[in-house]
Amino acid sequence: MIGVEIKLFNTLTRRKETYVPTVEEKVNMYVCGPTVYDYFHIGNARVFIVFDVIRRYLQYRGYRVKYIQNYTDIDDKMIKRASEEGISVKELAEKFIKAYQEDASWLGVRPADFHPRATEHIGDIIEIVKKLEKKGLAYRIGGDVYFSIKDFPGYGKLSGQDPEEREAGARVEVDLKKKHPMDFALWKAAKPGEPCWESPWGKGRPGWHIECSSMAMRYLDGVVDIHAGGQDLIFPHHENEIAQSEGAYDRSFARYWLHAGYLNINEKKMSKSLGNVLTIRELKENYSPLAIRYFMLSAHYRHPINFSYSQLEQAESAVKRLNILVENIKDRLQRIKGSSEEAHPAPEERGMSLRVEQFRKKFLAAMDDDFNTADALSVLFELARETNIYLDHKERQDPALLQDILSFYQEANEVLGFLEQKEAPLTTDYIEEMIARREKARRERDWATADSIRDKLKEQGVTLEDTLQGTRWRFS
RNA sequence: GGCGACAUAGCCAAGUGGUAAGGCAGAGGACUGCAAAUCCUUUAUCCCCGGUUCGAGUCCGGGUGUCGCCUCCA
Repeated sequence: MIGVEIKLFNTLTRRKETYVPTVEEKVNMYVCGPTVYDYFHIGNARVFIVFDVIRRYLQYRGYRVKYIQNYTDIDDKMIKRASEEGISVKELAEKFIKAYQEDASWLGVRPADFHPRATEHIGDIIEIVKKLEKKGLAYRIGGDVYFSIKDFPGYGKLSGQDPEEREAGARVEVDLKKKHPMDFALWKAAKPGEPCWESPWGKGRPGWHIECSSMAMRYLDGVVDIHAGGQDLIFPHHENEIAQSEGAYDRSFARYWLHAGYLNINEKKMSKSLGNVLTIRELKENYSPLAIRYFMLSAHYRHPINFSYSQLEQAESAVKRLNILVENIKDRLQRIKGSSEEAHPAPEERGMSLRVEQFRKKFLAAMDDDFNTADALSVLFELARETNIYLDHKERQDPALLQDILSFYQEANEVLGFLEQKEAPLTTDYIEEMIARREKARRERDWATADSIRDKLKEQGVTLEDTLQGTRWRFS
């Protein structure tokens, strides 16, 4: 046992529960990935970022996480888009899988352990459908196979949808051939020209929900500890996954269901019809991935958040504050190293070391409690203030303490990902040389020269700041 | 019609019984040759009405408002 107690909100029970592993220290996690028919939008990005962070946190807490995220590379949308573009479904998939990888990586979303594709698991899918048919949970209409929800007693348990109640809402045109309006396709007969596979029901392709059932079970050895996705997948997608999987195998499909809230624009959900869909590609030009991550993590993952450019700009400033702090700590440590201060370090700051320990605990407590990233971030800012005071208002600092603070930020970054990896535009020697020249000018009160050196470096991507311990610099 | 979420300062937002974290923006001040960075000060009848309690943003009841799902959707 690793002695960690993480609470998470389970959509299935509608309660916060303590995470209890099935196998010691392991988490099998499946997150519904993109249908690769287009660039992904910022709503998708929220889901990817949020569960990336949850995954990283579980790892940080000592769990061995197996993380699966699929690509849905065959469905109605894929077929439609491919024909619009005049390319094959396969070409379409390749194009947008590549785009996904680029955009996700830009956002700092780490690759899953496996990214299985629906089209590579047709055999598994057919097996499940056969099983369901054998057990009387599925029926054929022509070359289509449907799942019969009335024959599966638990239907609706995830979403709280009562199949009997649903007539009242009747917004769909009912396919009269189906036994129940909520019955859904497991297998669809191919129309001419569509991609298809041989099956016991003739040529066809999988329905929408079945690929996740089959890939989750295959890659996670039948034990899905955490199954996650966006809120709108609760119904029907995840409800149907449960029905298919539990119907076929008579055992619980997934233990904890996690759902990320919506990302809205102007208080409305993004949708094609409102024309307010914004892709990550469109943001790449003007915003940093760090700001986007920060924005996504600044509210609780289950709450709806409202996107705006001004929010993103606020996030940009906030993230910058933390980055500057970390750079400054590093700079100070660098200065102490090899100097006389190293041999005779500043006195230990006992009180402050204790504070760092408390901040660390607070950070963990926030994250343990259903991944409260907003609260966790606030801890980083509280410590930032104290550290700035320590750095700016004392002449000497205890390197051990600075290192402790730095480590804490690096650990937090390992989970949340808010620190920038900067490419050095200039060599250290050159910068130090310029700083020395500026110092000389300053001593001679030649402000014009001093300022022109500083301006020049600024142009070249280096920011200079004068402190008690001399001039520090950082890549800006 | 059924199910659900949310309502906290100018903006964003955390906080599930003990008189309100944090970020951004604004104002004033400190530091600085200037700047940058930073620090300090400053801004909340926690949507409304009842109730429970010694005590409620936090629990209960009733309103009002906003949004979402029930159809493809992250």
